[in-house]
Amino acid sequence: MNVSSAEADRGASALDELVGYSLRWAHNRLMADLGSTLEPLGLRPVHFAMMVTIRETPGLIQTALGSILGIQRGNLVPLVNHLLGLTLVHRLVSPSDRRALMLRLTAEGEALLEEALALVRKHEERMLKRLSRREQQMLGQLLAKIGEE
Amino acid sequence: MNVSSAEADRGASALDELVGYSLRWAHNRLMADLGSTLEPLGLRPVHFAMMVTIRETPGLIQTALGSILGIQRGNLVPLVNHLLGLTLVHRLVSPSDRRALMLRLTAEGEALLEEALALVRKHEERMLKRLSRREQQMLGQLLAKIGEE
DNA sequence: TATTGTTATACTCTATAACTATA
DNA sequence: TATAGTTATAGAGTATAACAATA
Repeated sequence: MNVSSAEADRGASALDELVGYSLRWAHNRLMADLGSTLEPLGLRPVHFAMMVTIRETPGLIQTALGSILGIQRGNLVPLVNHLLGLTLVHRLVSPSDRRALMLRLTAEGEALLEEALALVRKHEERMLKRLSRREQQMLGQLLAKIGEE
Repeated sequence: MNVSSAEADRGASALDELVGYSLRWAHNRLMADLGSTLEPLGLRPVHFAMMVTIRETPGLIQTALGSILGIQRGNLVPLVNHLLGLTLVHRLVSPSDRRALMLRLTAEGEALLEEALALVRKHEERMLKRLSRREQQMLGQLLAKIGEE
């Protein structure tokens, strides 16, 4: 999406009264910036989320990874292959279940994830610099309540 | 995305500290609900946004519509065709520029948009019912500040 | 030359279904 | 029979490039 040109032309609209519309634009701006932030590392936002999750969850298998991130089994295959191709992750058969493949970061993966985390923290600071620390916390809390029962 | 199953499996993660991650899930939940809200009318969220914008902007031509909503000219064609196929919009050559096509809602389009607006208002109430009126306002303001210079 | 709308194309994201090998 | 991973496929979203008609 061409965010900048579209935003330049936005005027007052009934759409502006919908929180969903503000949410859409905020999401677009943030994902566009995150995408270009990670691109120099050869990663897309989803790869970053995968690597964080893999590092945090020893013995994680693919199905569990997909479940955590909301990615279906079939769609996970090319994503994992991308990380394998860059030798950022290892894949090994689970000793307790020979159907399952456990994922682990390689040393190279650990190192690149550190770089990525530093870039992502800077990205968040950049995108949220108009919000105080208190407002950032509140934003997270309010977002979590959207669509809750 | 399978939101429900993924959310059920989410535990504490470094990702949770990123506002972008909360934003992503909120966006997914909201868009999924908006999609099923509008589906009975034969519309997707983008069609709804197009119809609102067309109604609000007399003499609107396609390029301007795309610019307002962040949709490229080429991608707009099948979207406009969808609305034309349902006879929800008229398309007529601009008298001032014979290259340009002006869009206008038909009577049928006006009526369906009223229905859609009622459903979307209920959808927003449903998604935001855990937030007070004050919190909803604040959420909109905070979202608008994301990615601002 | 520049712009409007169109067509063609490609890549990503998401979803479903069928297949295999294990359990 | 159920589950883990894979493959195939299809629809939606987004991006670029080329073209005809008009400005």
